[in-house]
Amino acid sequence: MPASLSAPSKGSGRPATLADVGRAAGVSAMAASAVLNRAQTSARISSPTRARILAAAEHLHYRPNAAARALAERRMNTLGVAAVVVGGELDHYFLAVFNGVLDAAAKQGQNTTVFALANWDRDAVRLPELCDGRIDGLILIAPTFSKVVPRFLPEHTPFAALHPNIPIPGCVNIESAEEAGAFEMVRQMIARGHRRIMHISGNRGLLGAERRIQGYQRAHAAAGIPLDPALLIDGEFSWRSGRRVLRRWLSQSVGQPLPDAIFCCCDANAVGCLEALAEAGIRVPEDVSLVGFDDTLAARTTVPQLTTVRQPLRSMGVHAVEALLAQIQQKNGEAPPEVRETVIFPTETVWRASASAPAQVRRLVPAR
Amino acid sequence: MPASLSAPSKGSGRPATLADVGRAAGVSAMAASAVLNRAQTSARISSPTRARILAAAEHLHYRPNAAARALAERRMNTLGVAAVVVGGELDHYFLAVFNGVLDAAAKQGQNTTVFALANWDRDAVRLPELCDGRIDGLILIAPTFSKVVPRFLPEHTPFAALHPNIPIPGCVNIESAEEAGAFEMVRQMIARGHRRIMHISGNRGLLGAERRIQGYQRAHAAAGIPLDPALLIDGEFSWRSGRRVLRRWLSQSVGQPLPDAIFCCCDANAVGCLEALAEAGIRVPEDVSLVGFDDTLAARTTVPQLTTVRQPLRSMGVHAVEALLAQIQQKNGEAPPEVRETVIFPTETVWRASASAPAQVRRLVPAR
DNA sequence: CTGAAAGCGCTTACAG
DNA sequence: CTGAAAGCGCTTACAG
Repeated sequence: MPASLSAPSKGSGRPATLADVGRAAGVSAMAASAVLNRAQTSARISSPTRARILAAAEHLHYRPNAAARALAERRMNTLGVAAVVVGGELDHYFLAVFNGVLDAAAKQGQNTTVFALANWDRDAVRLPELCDGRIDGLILIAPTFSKVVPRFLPEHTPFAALHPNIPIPGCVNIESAEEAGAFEMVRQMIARGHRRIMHISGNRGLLGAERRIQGYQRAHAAAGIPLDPALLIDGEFSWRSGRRVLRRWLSQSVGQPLPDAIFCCCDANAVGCLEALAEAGIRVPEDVSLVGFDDTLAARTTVPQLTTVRQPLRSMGVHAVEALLAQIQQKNGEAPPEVRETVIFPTETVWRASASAPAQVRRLVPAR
Repeated sequence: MPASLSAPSKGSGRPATLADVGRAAGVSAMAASAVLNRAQTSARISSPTRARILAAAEHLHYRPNAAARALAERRMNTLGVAAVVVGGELDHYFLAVFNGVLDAAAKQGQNTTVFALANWDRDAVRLPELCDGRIDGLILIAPTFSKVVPRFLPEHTPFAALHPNIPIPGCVNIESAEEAGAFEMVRQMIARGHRRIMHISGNRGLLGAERRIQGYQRAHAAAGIPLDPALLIDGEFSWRSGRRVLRRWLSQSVGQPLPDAIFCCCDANAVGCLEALAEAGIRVPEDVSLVGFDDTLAARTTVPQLTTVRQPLRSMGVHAVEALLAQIQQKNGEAPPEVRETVIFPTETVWRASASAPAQVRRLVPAR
């Protein structure tokens, strides 16, 4: 006998079925099913019979076949997560949400399968293929459809959207108070004496980017501080963008005053800025304060650590699973219909070392 | 008509089946199957019939049912990934490997489902439950069984182990040249003038931790440099451990010389050290150099970026998928048997800003 | 308390 | 070139 690892159960080369167990125990496959897989009808079987069935199942290493069960029950007990993989890499944002999804799904006895897309608009056509059978529900993580394409979305599979670019009708949209978060952060920065606050935006046109810009602008208006339009800089939600945009700005602004602070669209972007600043010999927070958005793991692994607007990403992932499961149960008639179309999670400011009271205005000197 | 999103195909409340398509096209379900799902037998159907079937499928929004297909084909086209979630959080190591797995699986038309375990020894009993039906193969990510428990491992499902603590017989073990990587890094550090090199180890007893320690020791021996045993400190493969261990060392070593450099068991650990050093006002790399291991996303998103020993984690994930698929095809008789039990990936040193030539020896001053 | 039957939606031989 | 039948392994009524 070679490796016992790959040895078949008991001579036969295939996994044992309920019929095998029933045969071994001298009962029908149905009786075996009642004992082994369904608690409800299990009571019907007498104690001695039940013991024989359990012993036979143990002996044959019986495992229920998930595909057969799914076919009969019309339920896979699996949730799908669709996300776009930028540059072939999942990021901190995904990791935070996914942790919540995984945890909540496991607690509810659900498996989680991940669908990595390259582009929302182009790959949306693949979404329906992934549904109907393989998963019971789908979570779209930060979908950015250029236009809503309802016919591309699954018909018989409930879904939930986390941070959708456009609220999607017919599903639970999970959002966070981004405008309020940006407003509150900038308000506090102003209260601490910052006046020239640069904002490096997310991808223009995306809901999340625009909301953060609005909060940034509203905080200035509320404080009666005029906003220099040159301080609002178009960027993207990525590390690479933060570095590129700030490098360019620094190289084009020699002799100009530095802003008091830089408020980035997300932590990843702020990390990129941190690198550009370090290259230029500009200290954080002594020369300029730096603020992120998200409070992902990245915010705690920089030196200095990032002051940021915290979004409860993990909790949002947990909620996505719960909302989805509620929809699934409702669809199966197991729960009364009650779908809240949009849920908004609160944000909060988290102050860490990267931001402080503003420094004296410094002028940029020519690099190296 | 409310949301067209959740509207049933054509009046009926359930997804269309092959029988529905066949009926609509005036052919059998089998003919529809031939045209829609199997390229091989598809040629048998005449062109006009095929067109009618395709039109009917389009009209009814037909999607093959994955569970039914899996039951008939004995193949789910899904790969499982099992990993331990430390403290409720997946880490950068997982993220890097998972990126490779996801990418390779998608290219091969395979889905990926994630099983998050709390503890390898305790949850190993759950592994077989996850197999036989639901997935075709299982990848164990950094499994740390205190002892090999073959009977707990799946019988009819091929699996692969990435960075196993104990090489597991009967499956592909995917490792990296950890000892050589640690040796080479420490050798280069010594060549650059570092003499007092602290090592914060991974969890003692784990293969990866011991191999890195061995490389660290061998590099000293090769250079003829005596190794101060006080510089080898027991730690764990985590962010939290790095911070805790170094905080304690710093508080207990007031008046002692700082080491020239700290070589951490992994990037996460180094990130924790970075935080402890920042708290103590110790600059990296001016006062002490800091070196990690892995080259995860964390190594590039710290400031300063980490010098580290790169393991090709993404490629290892890709390889795990390919090795698994080869095993699956072989099991199904689609490929000749050829299993390499162990594959070792090379490591390489990556120099970034966190390590430089050693500073003058500095003595610790009392904290704050 | 237990079993024979039908069905979930697909595929794979086997007939015509 | 096309169809009727059997089977994948389970569950859910329906009989006894």
